[in-house]
Amino acid sequence: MSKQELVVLGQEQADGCCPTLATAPLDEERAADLAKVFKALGDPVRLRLLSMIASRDGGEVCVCDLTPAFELSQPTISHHLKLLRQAGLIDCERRGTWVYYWLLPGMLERLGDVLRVPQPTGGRG
Amino acid sequence: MSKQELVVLGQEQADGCCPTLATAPLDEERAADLAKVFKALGDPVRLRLLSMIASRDGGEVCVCDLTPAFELSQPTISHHLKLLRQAGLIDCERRGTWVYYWLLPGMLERLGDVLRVPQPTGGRG
DNA sequence: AGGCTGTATCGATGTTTATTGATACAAGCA
DNA sequence: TGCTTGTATCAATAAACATCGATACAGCCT
Repeated sequence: MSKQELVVLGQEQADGCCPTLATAPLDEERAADLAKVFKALGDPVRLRLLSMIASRDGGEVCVCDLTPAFELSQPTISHHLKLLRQAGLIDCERRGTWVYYWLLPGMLERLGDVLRVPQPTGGRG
Repeated sequence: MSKQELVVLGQEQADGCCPTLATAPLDEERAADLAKVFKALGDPVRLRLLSMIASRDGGEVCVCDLTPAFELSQPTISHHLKLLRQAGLIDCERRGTWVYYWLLPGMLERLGDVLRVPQPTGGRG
């Protein structure tokens, strides 16, 4: 049930450290990989789903608990969960009748690293 | 030239600290605000533009240096820059003939905070 | 003023995406 | 076996988006 995950973002830069947005201009490939993940986060429903999963105490959430939290059809929720999974942000497992989702924290951590701004930036921001 | 920025993300949670994805389920409004910013990052061209701006030494980049780095028309680059600006990620100023963009690091920092995962998560991730 | 260059906006177009109802698949239970 | 429930997939549709050419705007220069 977790085949088609993105591999993405393993690629440390050859020329030193810190694969950060502000370190050096992203090359096309890396930008494309990152964009896929950010795009997955770029929807309010998916953000809420991810947050519900990530903040769950046991670490797992049943789809049956997620779906009724939205005024959306069951296929729509299923679709959004699939996108989050394809982005490598969550994974899932069927256990009997129900399917449980949990967070893969690694991807969020890597995104956090990418976004980190090293210095007061020199600029005026 | 910097009127229509997003205000977004100032909202600390009433119940304590750390407005993180994994702290508690996002409410609809906050999810919608965050989604706008992530959506702005969810495009490879915009990511590369942002990275080119953020990694620039002087802190500023002339549009005339950005546009030729892509095989895209000038209006398209202008459009992407506008989206990044509306997301509160960058700002710009016309200086004579040219327009210069720079990073607003605050938004990236806030996103980084939101993505931070507090613990080994309890779960299986 | 007129012409030139850099950048933004506008309108149109093709593609992607969110959403849904219908349906298929999986697992439990009678 | 057949029925019921939970979840995923499919096909269709409408909305959102990326892209472009044309054009408008802003500031130089002559």
